[in-house]
Amino acid sequence: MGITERKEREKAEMKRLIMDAARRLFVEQGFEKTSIRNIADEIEYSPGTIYLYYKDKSELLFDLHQESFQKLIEQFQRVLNIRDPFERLTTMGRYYMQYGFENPELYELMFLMSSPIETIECREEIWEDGHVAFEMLRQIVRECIEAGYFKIDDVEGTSMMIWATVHGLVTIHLRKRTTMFREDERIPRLEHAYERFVELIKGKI
Amino acid sequence: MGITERKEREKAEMKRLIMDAARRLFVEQGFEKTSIRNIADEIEYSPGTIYLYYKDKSELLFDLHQESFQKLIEQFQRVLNIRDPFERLTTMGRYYMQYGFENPELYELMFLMSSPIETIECREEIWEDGHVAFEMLRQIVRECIEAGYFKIDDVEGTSMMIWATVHGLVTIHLRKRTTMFREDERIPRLEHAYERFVELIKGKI
DNA sequence: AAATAAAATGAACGGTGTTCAGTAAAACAA
DNA sequence: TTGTTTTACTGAACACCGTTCATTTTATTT
Repeated sequence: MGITERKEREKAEMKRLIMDAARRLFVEQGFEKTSIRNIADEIEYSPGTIYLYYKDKSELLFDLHQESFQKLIEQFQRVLNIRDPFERLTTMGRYYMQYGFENPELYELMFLMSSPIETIECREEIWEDGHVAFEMLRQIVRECIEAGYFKIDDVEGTSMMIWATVHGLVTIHLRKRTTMFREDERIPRLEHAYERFVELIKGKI
Repeated sequence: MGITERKEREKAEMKRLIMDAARRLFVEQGFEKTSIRNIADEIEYSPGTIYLYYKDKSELLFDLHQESFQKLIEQFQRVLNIRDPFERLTTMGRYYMQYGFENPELYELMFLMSSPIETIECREEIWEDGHVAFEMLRQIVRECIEAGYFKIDDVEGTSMMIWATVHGLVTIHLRKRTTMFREDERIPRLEHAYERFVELIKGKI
């Protein structure tokens, strides 16, 4: 049945076409300002067509959501060859922040948007990649404890706290709550705060 | 000129009427789902009337923004009678998180929404209250350093890091990125992570 | 009481996400 | 090849949104 195969392939290609256009527009001009009609224009199809491939706008966002987590996980994997677990942990944090600063719209989608979540509450599998990423953090924290870097055996609480800190720093920047600093000093200040955090947990947790 | 006075009073009352309705609806059903028409219905006026008192939806949000910061600052003031600066600092953090958990929509407006910011970039005074709140944090950190709790003299970096952590914890919850935990365990887990953070900075910074 | 000024209206504009009857193209059956 | 069925696509229409503005209602002044 070569025909059904081709059909499937074409369907996948169309989804990709839509997703690529959506990503381009989202990254360029943000989620709020990108409409289904914009995406339809971009790929030279009618708005209705998009609904033949995606149930609604949320589902479209979710494909991007997943893709974005894959990208973050890729970044995290760059860290796996670092021997020392503490060094590995802190570098991971730096990559996390870098990812957020460099891909604001994707970070928004992954950690800041509420709309995709609401529609999807039933589909728990959506968080699989998110959980994978968090498990990577937990694993490293575990190793730090085993290696004696952290004195208290609390993987869960420590991981959560570390995530909250880097996430907080990224979010403060993405939502432009840094007006107390000069524009060109904002990211450096946040990076500095992170280094303060690293010093803090260094051998003292 | 009793009449102009009354007019002014009436204008202020009308603004208050609109704001109260807006707050009620926002807190009840969120910002996204509250439209100008909803607010107009609630106060039994036509949609156009609202635009006689508020330039646009952003300006309405900003009045609420300011009010919400006042409320947070009030919470912070409850802490001022605590003698020990470290105890004062950590209690402030607890109040901050509590405020976020109990007033999700207001917290959203203060720290998470992007729409009000964009429209207002010119009006720097909007951040005055935000800066006041942050300055309260800085002041306490300063006192902690003076009292010898923190060894490194870096008010800015330390304050930023502390804010980022509590803000991160609140945000993770508000944006429902805690699906790895059972529903009734989510807030306790975040509070636990905060206590881990407190232990971390206790005499070790 | 008439003229003027202020306040409130609600239809209209251009936008949004989404649906669906209708059309065009492709696949299948004869 | 022709006719029929299945599939793909269209674009007008629906109900909403924030916002504007000519018009009407209400209040104040002359």
